[in-house]
Amino acid sequence: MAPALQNELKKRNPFDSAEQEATLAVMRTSDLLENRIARLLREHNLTLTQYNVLRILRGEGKPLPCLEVANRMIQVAPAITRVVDQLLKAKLITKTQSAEDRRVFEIEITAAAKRLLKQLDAPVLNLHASLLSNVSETDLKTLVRILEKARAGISE
Amino acid sequence: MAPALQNELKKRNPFDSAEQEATLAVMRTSDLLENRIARLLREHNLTLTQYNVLRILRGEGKPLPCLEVANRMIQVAPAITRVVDQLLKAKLITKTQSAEDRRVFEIEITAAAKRLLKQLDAPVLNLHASLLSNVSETDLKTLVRILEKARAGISE
DNA sequence: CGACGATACTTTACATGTAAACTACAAGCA
DNA sequence: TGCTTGTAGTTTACATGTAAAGTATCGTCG
Repeated sequence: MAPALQNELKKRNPFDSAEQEATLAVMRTSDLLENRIARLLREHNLTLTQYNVLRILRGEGKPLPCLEVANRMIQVAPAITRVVDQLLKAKLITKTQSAEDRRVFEIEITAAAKRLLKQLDAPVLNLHASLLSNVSETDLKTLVRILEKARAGISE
Repeated sequence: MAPALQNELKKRNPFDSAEQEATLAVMRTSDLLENRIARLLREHNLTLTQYNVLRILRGEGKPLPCLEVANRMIQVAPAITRVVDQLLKAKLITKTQSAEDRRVFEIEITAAAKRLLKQLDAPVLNLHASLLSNVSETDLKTLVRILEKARAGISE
């Protein structure tokens, strides 16, 4: 790159670089999508995070350790502890201490939560479809491909 | 779409639809980007939100009403009130009640904040470039174009 | 068998986003 | 002039993300 050159530029474009523009576009679009999905879930008293935890548990079909859930959500442990507490309070999951390793607490989705998810499946799917109805199938594939490439370059 | 059909599907693909896959890809990538940028800013005791407010104020070059800043950040008012409080405490902005309309409070960036931003310009630009260094110029343009189309379809 | 390092969480402190209710001030209108 | 409506912000309550420190276990090495 040319930081030296850029420092000399007094007048800037709306975006300092194509990369910056793309980054902002991704973040902005993500925000909009999250807001819309969260709004749907809120009608059922669920937050996006809570919904994601339940989806993971349903997908697995069996109890999972807290941190395993955290890992799949790319989240840090403290966040999970609280979400688990709330889902417990709402009786959407159960939490039991593992007998083999007493450090581990396994959580499992309840029947009530499964019914709730099932009720949400179609609306969520439809919402996803409607949010991106402007984008062609080809563009969706391209989008996913480019974002994959981008993430590959964002190493931890 | 075919919600009826989808309800019958017992076994699902990793993704229920191309739209869902794309949505998750956008959100996931956004998260990664935000984390990396936030990490850089944290070294200078700034959060991404605070940085964005300062960038807006610098870009404008003159005092702006609180809500005007909020609008540009697509944020709700309460969030701005708190950020403004913190930036004030850090002496990075000033806040003065407007004489014409006493409901309005205008905020302006301080010289100290301008120095801080200037110091951050090159590192931020370089980080943006490095985060997306995996993506070609062509793909960046394509990405921006598709995301624009997507946002256009996500009407409020 | 007992100390030590690692692992699974939990707790606390802080910044932020959202919704809803509230205050202060402005503007238009009867 | 006085009332009603709208606007700019603030406050409060709640859920979440992050960092840092603390607790309970496990496993292992001496």
